[in-house]
Amino acid sequence: MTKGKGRKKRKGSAEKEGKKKPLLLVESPTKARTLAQYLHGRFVVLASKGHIKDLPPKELGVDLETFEPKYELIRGKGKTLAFIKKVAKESEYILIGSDPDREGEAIAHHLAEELKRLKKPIKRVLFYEITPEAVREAVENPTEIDERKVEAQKARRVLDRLVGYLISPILWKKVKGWGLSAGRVQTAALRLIVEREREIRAFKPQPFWHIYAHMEAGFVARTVKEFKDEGKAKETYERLKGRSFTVVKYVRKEEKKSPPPPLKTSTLQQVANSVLGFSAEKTMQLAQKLFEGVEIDGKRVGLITYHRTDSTRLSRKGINLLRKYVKENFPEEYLPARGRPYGRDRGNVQGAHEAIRPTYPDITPESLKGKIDEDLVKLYDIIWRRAVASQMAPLRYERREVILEADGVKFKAEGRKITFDGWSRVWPYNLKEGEEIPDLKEGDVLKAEKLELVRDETKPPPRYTQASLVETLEKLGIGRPSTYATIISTLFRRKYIYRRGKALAPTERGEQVLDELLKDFPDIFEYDFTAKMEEKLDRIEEGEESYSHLIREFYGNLKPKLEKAKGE
DNA sequence: CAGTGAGCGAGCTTCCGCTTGACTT
Repeated sequence: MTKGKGRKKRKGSAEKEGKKKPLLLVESPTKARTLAQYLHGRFVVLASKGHIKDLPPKELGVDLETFEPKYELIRGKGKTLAFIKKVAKESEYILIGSDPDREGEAIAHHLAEELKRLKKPIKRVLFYEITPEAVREAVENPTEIDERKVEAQKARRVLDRLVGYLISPILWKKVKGWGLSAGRVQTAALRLIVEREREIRAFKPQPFWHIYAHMEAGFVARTVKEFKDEGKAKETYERLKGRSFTVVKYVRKEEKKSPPPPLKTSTLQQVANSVLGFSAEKTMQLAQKLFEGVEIDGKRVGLITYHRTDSTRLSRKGINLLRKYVKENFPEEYLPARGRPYGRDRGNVQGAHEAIRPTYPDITPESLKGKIDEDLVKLYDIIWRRAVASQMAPLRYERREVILEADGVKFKAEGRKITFDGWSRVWPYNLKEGEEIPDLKEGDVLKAEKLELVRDETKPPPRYTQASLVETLEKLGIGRPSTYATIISTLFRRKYIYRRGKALAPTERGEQVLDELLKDFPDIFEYDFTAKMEEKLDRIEEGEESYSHLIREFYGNLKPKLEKAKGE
């Protein structure tokens, strides 16, 4: 499907004029289409469709003496590359605009490697934002490929390969079962699930008691302190029957709450999982379709920005479109004085991708109903709502808190009353209002209609859901937006975990595998291993550390552990 | 002599991260 319609004709005419168009390479075909449009045909824009080279799948592919990796053309990428080469031959020069991050730099390097024999000038361009101005500017200011970033990617790749391909075979010997696997990411994820399950198993619920006072004034207050002892609780309960309650503290306060930021990959998967019940995998499949575009009234429209992103940043263009929508569709007070860019607080922008938002907020979820698949509408709906809400006025509420005292025992009630719905008009999820508390003042004396003694008990931590697992992995810096969904699928495929209602629990096999791995390789599957690795990769990018030193050190530590494990 | 079946040995699994599309459910 990469055969460009009409390209032959255009190429022919370019040759006749004696002018050759330069070639611009990017990762995604959809991005290529957009860029071609922004550049008004000055460039031929083609997509590599991700990495083109990788380690061979059927062997280690790393020389354990020199640690040089064997990067090979990925099977199935031949056609894509052949087409790129063919067009490159006809080009004046080549610009490589893969994503401005570590993996993108490696893609650029690999493309350059494959194209260098054509003897065309090859330059690197960095798109930090996909807008006509930013793109034109970037194209006018090409740079060189950053070989330090390429080295850092190589270190990441080789380290993952060594962990995966040297440790997995040990499981094949020690644990019965076919196709068992270990990895820096999957094993850390498995560890979270197993350790949580063991916490739950070891948990002993502790009972405690509260007294609830149902007030005649129409609200319910609860003892501030909990009773650990049933006798004491009952005694207090009996003693307080019929007593009057004095208001000792009464607080009324106007508070504001800003909207939640627009979605990124991790939060999209979380919200889709908890609100819509979609798996991470399903969510990404649907998002891919929304990104590539759907047929609406005979026209193909890309409905959302890129869906694999770790940023909640909104571009100027995005903010303007969203604000325009709010302005035209809501009363004046719903539009804040200025736009909120989000995600810019982290200093220099490290990736190009912005938050996931509708490309055209005017296309409402409502207007899509019946025209595209129902699940697509549902997913678009949450993306659209979160983005629109992110540019709306704060929610305002009045918080009321009352503390009562009866015979030396304190009771408390708390309530929020929304006075202006603001952004929650569009994003109405997870709003708690609580008790409705009447107007009171300190010193007021109230009566209780009835007292209630309620037994409760401490609860074990909850099992991870797909949503909370992704949230935790992201917090720990383990895995990337493009892999969150696959991590979970892998654990299922290996039968390390199973679905227990909406939650995830380890199988016996999963626990056994984890125990073996932690016994032999405790440090590699620590939760902060990835964070430490990232620091070292950063040092490579800064030129303060070398690829071979890092890998040599890592393997030097791994090798004796492998031998010990094999010997058992 | 042809057909059957027990017994043996060899070969097989795997990582993470970037992307789509070809494939099956």
